[in-house]
Amino acid sequence: MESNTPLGRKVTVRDIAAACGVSRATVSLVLRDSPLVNKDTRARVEEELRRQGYVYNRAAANLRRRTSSSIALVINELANPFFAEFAAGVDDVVGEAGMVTLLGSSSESPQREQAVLGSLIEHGPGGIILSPAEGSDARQVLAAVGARTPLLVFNRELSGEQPEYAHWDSLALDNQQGAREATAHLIAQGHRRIAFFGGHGDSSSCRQRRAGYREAMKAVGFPMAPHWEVECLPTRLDAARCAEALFEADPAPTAAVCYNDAVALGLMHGLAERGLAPGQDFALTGFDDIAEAALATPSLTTLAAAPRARGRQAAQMLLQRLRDPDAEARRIVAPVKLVIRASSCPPLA
Amino acid sequence: MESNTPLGRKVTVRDIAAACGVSRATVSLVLRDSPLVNKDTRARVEEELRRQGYVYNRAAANLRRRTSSSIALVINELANPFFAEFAAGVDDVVGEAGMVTLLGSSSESPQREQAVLGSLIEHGPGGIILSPAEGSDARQVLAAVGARTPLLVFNRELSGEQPEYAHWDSLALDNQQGAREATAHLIAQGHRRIAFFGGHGDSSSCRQRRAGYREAMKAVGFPMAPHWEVECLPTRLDAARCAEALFEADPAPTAAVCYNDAVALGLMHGLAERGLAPGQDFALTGFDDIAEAALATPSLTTLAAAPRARGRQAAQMLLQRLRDPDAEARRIVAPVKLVIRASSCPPLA
DNA sequence: GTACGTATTTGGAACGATCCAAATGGAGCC
DNA sequence: GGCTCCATTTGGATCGTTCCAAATACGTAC
Repeated sequence: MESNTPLGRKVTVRDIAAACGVSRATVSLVLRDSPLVNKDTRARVEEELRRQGYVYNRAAANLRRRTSSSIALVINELANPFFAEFAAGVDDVVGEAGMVTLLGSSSESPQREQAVLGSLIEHGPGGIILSPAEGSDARQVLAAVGARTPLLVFNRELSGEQPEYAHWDSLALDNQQGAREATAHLIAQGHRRIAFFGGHGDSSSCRQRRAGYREAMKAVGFPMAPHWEVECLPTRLDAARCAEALFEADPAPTAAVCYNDAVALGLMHGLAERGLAPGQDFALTGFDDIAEAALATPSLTTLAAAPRARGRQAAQMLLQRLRDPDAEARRIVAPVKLVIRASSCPPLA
Repeated sequence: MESNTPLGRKVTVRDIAAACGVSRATVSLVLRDSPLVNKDTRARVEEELRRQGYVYNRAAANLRRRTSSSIALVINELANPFFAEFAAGVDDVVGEAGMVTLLGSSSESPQREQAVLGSLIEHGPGGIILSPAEGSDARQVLAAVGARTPLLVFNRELSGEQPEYAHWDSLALDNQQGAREATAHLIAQGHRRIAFFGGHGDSSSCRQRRAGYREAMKAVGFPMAPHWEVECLPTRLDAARCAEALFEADPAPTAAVCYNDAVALGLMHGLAERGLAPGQDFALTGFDDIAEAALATPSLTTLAAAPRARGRQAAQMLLQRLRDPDAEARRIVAPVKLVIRASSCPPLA
């Protein structure tokens, strides 16, 4: 604890070895808990390590051993609570494995993403977890990451041509299954005229969710009206503004599967302004299970993706890959869980 | 781009040098954009670097140069949007400076914090930004960080005895001024009976905010009733549960300064359950300006701390310290800004 | 006393980049 | 030719750790 060198040079194995009258190799063995070293020697060295306030230089060790003790994590938008939770989950597992997380944020810009990947890769991470920016191109990402570093892609697909030789692991959410379940749930509640509300048509998650909705409707043979599929920005404000579109033509829907929770909450607002009581006169579901969903009035039926658990899972997948670099690439689609609350009421009698 | 060594050894300066018929030193000069090297040589080397898909090994360079290219960031709770924003701000600036962020999360546990600091320090960061876990002890943190690595403490104070020899920079929020302003605003609206609601009494931020509240009340000579200071967990749920406590005795308050936004939103819920309309029958303010504050009904008057800007500022302070290690320690208290919205209505006539 | 086995320790050469002092090769001048 | 001057290049040592093959010490059995 007491620092004999308050501002002197950094303490190295050499200093410890000299002070104990042993060789550097012996100190190194002590540091790595080798059973080879004598009990007394070990005690003497350990005491000296403490006394001089030695800190291990992992970078030097990694250089020599050609190993890595870090994982790079590149997030499209860290400020988004969903991804913050995800990052926390990743860091949990990475930390448990005795490694550290190198963080990078791309702010949804493929250019920034390239720069960040380039910078992180120079630090020699053992692997990379990437939640791609929208529009991030597969070839470019692979060029930046290189063939040497395992890659795990989370949440979105990389766009553009997929080079066949390159294989990476991926972890995605089962958007389609989720939307299908939500739709089926509304159908089970007795609804027949169900809308799909909100989201941006081009994004892969929106396409997948809409596909799930259509699938569920087709499965029971219910017709769908064109004006039941409403696009809007994935924000509360725009969702509230677009609520009207549902009622522009007959027949009006009695329920809606919403793109996500933000949109659902916005729609609630829009409904209230039209004099409809959400959860009573009109049923709806969300997606994500954000903190607010449980607290809204009425509380929101939604699909929980458990971002922290996904983060842990992503990290585990990558660590697994480090252990077994030649295993087949894995593409895991994590199920999402329907959380039934008050907003998905039966239709009015 | 084309990788001649799809799974061969890592490409090093040595390989490039050999392929170009120059020495390692020359390649190294090219890598660092030295003006010493001949134009043609440079072109030849750069071409070869590209051809072989060379990636710079920054760890090796740092070892030799005794420099660092990373900043460690240890957050008490990364999943909290406030700190996620902060982290994003830090990473922005660190990235702009060509460095990378080493991430660690302590989950509000001083033990975890110790472990995380110990692990990160081994990677030789140039400096550390720490948002301490509640109850984190100054001596222990300093022991883990060592005297060699500059430390910047954000948001909270380290508890326990403060060793005089150790100096670190700090960046805090002006909790007291914020709460004082919020209280003064409610007073200006015409309220006389104002409560301070929520938060945990022991935490430094809660103490500071309460002090600001009391100060503002004393400044105008308004009396304060004991049951107007209600403690609760800083969560929505517990806040909703504790709302009653405000009305257990006479006289009941007509407004409340809340510990933070989560608590304020919870209190709104609790009020609604008692049949009181927040923003009409009862005024309240929050602290933090989380995304939801603007969207709640009624929209929430609160104190904006601009966490992303604080993150940028913290990183800048630390980078400044790296440039000038011997400068006086700086303790900056960042002002917070009162954002007036609908929840801080005047009292009923 | 020699040989052998076990337990422990060790010097030197890596890892991949950079620093440094010194070498190289012209061009220009006397 | 010999000289200096300049631009450019270079081998070897070094950063802090680990690997490796070999050395040392000490019983114990023959």
